[in-house]
Amino acid sequence: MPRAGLDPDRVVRAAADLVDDVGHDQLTLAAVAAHFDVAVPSLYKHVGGIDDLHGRLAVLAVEELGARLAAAAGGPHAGDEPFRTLARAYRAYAVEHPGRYAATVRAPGPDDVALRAASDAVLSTVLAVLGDLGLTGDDAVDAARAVRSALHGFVTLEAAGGFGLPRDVDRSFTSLVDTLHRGLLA
Amino acid sequence: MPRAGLDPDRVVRAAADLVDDVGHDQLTLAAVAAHFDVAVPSLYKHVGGIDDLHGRLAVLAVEELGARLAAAAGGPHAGDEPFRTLARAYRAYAVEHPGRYAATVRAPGPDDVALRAASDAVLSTVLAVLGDLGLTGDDAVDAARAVRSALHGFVTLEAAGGFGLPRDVDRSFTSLVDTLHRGLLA
DNA sequence: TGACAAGGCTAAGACTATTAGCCACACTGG
DNA sequence: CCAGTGTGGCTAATAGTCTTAGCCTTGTCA
Repeated sequence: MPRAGLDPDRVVRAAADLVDDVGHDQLTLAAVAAHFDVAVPSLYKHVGGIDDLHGRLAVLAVEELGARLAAAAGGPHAGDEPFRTLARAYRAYAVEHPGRYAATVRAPGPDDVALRAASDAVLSTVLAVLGDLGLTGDDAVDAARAVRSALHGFVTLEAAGGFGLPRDVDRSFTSLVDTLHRGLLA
Repeated sequence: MPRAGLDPDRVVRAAADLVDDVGHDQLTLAAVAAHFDVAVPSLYKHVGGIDDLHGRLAVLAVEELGARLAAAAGGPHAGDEPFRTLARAYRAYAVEHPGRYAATVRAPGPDDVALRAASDAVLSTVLAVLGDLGLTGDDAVDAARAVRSALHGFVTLEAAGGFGLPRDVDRSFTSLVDTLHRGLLA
């Protein structure tokens, strides 16, 4: 009975890779266990169950997304505004990691401090970019919600194949970001 | 062994009421069967299984949503623009029927003619409203995607409890609609 | 009235998650 | 260097999910 060398982090990372492959709703303990060539109940030594695994996955994904957004907002903008750079980074993460991205949509429980902290980091990056656009206070909160709604809606519908018409999706995204940008500045 | 008087429509409507109560991802054949006081396999005489039921539920929900939007776009606007009236109707449906609304996010399969028709009806209502704003052709398609993305993102995040800050959600929604409206007109 | 299709049922199999309890490995302290 | 102990695997068992197969009654229609 050799040890497989599991720990919570390895389990969560395996789950993240799995959901990117097969879809967020297809995450099963059986698939994760198979990946490590281990029996399913063994995973319970490292995570609390499927719900706990989903929760840890959400933290991982929101942290990764936050890091990508912070890098995009802080780094060089390739001749473009921070706002557009941020939006592109958001969509890029969702396209590269559809399963992880889907995991980010999860309300933090009352005592889920890790997820709440990761979400706050994302929010503060967005608010910083909006602040450079001159938005503060309640206006900035409204704007952050608008930006997150629009970006989230777009990438979700894109992932679900909800854009039926032949019109190029990249151009529609650019149009969305421009529309938002104009609306926020006016 | 008395007949329960089931038919596909009654099964789907029961499923719709159920998901509005317990959440879209909690739809089970067991719960639907229990509602009719019937054994689970009996449902297979009326629907093809859980996947088929999800598909039929999507059609029902998109049709209902389309009817609500068409009524809002065509009816009296209470002194407001059709665009805002449409947006409010969209959110109202999602708030009143969270489970049904979640079911609407489903890419129509290649031969899913019913869902495709229902989706087209929604799209044409949106395009009609955008046409009155002077948007046509590719611009209108981009605008329709932007509008659907923003509305879908907002109501999804609202339903998921993703708006942590205390700022009033109704006001944020109004702000989102105004921002979009300004951006589309500019 | 009799035949037949439709619509219920039970039984069974393959999945899923979860808990309980066992046992060997690997590390640590004396 | 060896004993003790805790960690991390395991098997077994339970409960829930969907699904198929096949039976049998009900209700309708010729």
